[in-house]
Amino acid sequence: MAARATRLDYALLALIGQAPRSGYDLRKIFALTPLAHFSDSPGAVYPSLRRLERTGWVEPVSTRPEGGRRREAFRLTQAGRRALRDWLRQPVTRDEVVHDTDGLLLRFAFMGEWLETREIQAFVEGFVRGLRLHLADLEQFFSRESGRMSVTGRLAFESGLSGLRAQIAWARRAGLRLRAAERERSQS
Amino acid sequence: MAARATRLDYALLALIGQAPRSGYDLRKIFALTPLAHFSDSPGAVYPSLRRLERTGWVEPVSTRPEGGRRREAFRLTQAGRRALRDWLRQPVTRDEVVHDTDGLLLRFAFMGEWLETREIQAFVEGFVRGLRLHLADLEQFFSRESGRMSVTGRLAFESGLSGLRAQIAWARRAGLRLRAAERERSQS
DNA sequence: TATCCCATGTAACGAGTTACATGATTCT
DNA sequence: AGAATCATGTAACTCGTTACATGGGATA
Repeated sequence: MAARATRLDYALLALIGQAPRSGYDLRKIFALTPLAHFSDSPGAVYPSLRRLERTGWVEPVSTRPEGGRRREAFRLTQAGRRALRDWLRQPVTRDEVVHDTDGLLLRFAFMGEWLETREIQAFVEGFVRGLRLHLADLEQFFSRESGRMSVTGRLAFESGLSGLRAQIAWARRAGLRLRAAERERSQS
Repeated sequence: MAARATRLDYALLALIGQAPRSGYDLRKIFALTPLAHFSDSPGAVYPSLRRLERTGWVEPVSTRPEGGRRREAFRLTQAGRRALRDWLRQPVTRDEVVHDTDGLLLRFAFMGEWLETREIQAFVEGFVRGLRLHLADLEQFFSRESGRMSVTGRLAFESGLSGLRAQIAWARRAGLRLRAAERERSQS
């Protein structure tokens, strides 16, 4: 699996890493949380859980509360913790910055509980670097091609540009915030 | 098809609407344009073209240049033009704003050549309205739940918020720009 | 003539969607 | 007791991915 786990697989792995959860718990998170644009459909969640279990990254924690409802919760195994950490530690690639910022943000969201601040900062720096490169590419393309675009085409492209700039601004703020948090912690 | 055409189907339809294009043309657009995060894989493009042809939205324009390379270009049919316009005219739904802003931007990018400025402005207004509602929801969720999030979880959420705010700011600017363009046109 | 690139295709596979199925438990 | 809902699961289907196949025109 290690090489071919889905985004959903990793999302579930990370959520189970926060606390033991059942398929239903996970579905509720996706259904009630405005965050993550994952599907809460059972046809997606349960097969994904099965994959994780088959790979040995999660295992059922048999809480069979006397008289309670059926509930098949899972928790991380040793291998699961390692896989999760490995995933979170993956360096930021150019391709991800261009095609999968959501995936990067997903990883970032879960880093706090598993990585050291130093590693998280490195991630943010890599992210900023990638975003800047991508922005430069887009700006160059835009100045070269905008003349050939329709009004709305041009505007749509500008939407992408301003989104990217906002993302960069956010990432810089995030880096500062992490640094501040670290200083605070080391002084206490 | 009308009800179950893919995003890719519509993207190809819209691109063919700009000018007759072959599968290879379309693949090159996806491969060389930093825009649209569509795949240039033949396994995606050619089947999609086939679907469009079967539905009767596009038809081959047999340019068989004497001695030139093989090239199977397509152009829109009457039904294809209608389908494209219908798609572009779809009102902005809540669900799209939440789960598929990219799809909305895709539609917007192609509106210029097919809809009247008035319709485009209506779209933008609906978009802004949807974005504002969504932002309000997210902010409420955030103020309620941010205490329970990790540092990076909180930051990741804030990334979403600032992205949304940037999107709103862009949409407002776009609305103004369209209005200005219209005024200019009516005076000339 | 040999090789490279243009251009279209196909076959196997996997993941996610939709819709349905199945029990058990809580609520009225 | 009957209805609603909790909770897990499965089957059919479609799209997109990856990798391979083909065949002709350009280029050396």
